[in-house]
Amino acid sequence: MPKIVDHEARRRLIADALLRIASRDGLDAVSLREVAAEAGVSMGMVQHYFATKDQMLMFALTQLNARIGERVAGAMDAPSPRAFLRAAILELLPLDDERRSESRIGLAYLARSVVADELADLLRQALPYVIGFYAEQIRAAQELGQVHADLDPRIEAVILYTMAQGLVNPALIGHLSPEDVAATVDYHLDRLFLTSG
Amino acid sequence: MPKIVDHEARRRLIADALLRIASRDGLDAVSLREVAAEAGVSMGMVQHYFATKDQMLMFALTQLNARIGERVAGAMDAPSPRAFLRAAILELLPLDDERRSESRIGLAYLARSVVADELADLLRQALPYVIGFYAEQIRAAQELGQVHADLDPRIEAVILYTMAQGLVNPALIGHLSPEDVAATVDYHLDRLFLTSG
DNA sequence: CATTTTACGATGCGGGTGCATTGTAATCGC
DNA sequence: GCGATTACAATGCACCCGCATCGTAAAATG
Repeated sequence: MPKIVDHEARRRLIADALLRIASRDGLDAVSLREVAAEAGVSMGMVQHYFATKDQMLMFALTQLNARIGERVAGAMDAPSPRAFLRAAILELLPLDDERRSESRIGLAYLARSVVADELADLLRQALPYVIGFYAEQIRAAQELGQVHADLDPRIEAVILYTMAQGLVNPALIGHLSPEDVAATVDYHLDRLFLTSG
Repeated sequence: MPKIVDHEARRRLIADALLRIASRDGLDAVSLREVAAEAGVSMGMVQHYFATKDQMLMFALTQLNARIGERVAGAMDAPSPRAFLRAAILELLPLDDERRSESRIGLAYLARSVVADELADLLRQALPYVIGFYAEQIRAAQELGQVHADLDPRIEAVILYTMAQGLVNPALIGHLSPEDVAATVDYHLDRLFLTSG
C-alpha cells in the first residue's frame, strides 16, 4: 500500500468545502469543480474520494448532522427537562452566524429531500429519533410534576419540533430577529411547562 | 397590432407547466426547454412571454400564491375564528394530492428564498400579512371569550404559522399521515381555544 | 396594397455539468 | 530492485443550460 493518507480526514476536508458553498450560494452552486476549488484541491482528488456527486452530498449531510448532534449532546447535562429542551431546540435555530449557516444548508437539504429518495429515507429515519427524544423529556417532566399530566407527550413533541422547523425560514429571511425567535420558543415552553426551571 | 392573443392566458399556461415540473421533479428540473415541452409549445414562445427564467419563476410563484389565496378566502365565511383558522391552516398542508403538490413546490421556493433575494423580499412582505391575519382571528376569539385573554395573539399566531410550516416536510416524506397532521393541528387548537366551536 | 408591429419557430453560441479516461508519482510487500 | 497498488492530476466527452439572434407569418393601420 502506497502513500499513507488519512482517508476520512480528506473526506471531511472536501465535505466542509461543500458545506461552505451550500451555505454561501445554495446547493445548486455545488459542483465538483466548485467544491474542488473551495477545498483547494484538484477535481481528480474529489472524484477519488467520492464516486458520485450524490454520495458526496450525502456524506456532507451526515457530517453536518454529526456536528449538530454533538452540540445537542453537549446540552444533555441540563438541570431540567425544560432547560434541555430549550437548549436542544435553540441549537437548531439560526441565532448566530454558525447556526445561521447550518440552517441555510439544512433548509436546502430539506427541500431536496422532496425529490431525492435516499435523502427522504435519511430524514424519515432521523425524525422518530429526534421527536422521540423530545417526547421522552416531556414525559420525564410530567413525572416530575413540571408538565400537566393530561398533555400528550408525543403530540407536544411533534408541535415543538415543527414549530422549531417553521421558525427557521422567517428567521433566515429576517422577518424574526434572533430575540424574537428565542422569545417565541420561551413563550411556547411557558405554556407547556408549569415551572420556569 | 397583429395576431390577437390573450397575453395573460399564455403566461398562465406556461406558469402552470412550470409548476407541474417543479412539483414532479423539483425546481432544479425547471429549464426553458423542459417548460416549453411540458406546455407543448416552442422554446421561442416561452422566451417571448418571459424575458428571463427568474421572471418566469417569480410569476409562477405569484400564480401559485393566488391559487392558494383564493381557497383561503373561500374559507373566510367560517362560523367562528377557530373554524376559520383551522380551515386556513389545513389549506396550506399536504392533506390531498392537490395540496401535496403545492406543498412540494412551496418548499422548493422556500429553500430558494435563502439565496434568491427577490424571492426573500416577496416572502418577507407576505409573512406579516399572513401572521397578522391569524393574530386578528385570535384577538377576535379573545373578545368572544373563546381564547384566554392573557395569551399573546401575535406570538400565538407566529407559533400557529411556524407549526404549520414545520408540518409540511414530515407530512411530505411520509413520517406523518394526513390524519396525523390534522390531529396535530386540532390538538394545538384545543390547547389554544376554550371551546371546540 | 404597403408598412409596421406582434408572435412566434429555429438555430446557434459560450459556458458549465458529471463522469470516464489516462498518465504518473509515490510507497508498500516481496 | 520490482511489480502491485494507491493517490492523485489532467484532460476529454457528451450533454444541458440560459439567452441572443434571425427569419417569418399574420394581422392591424395607413
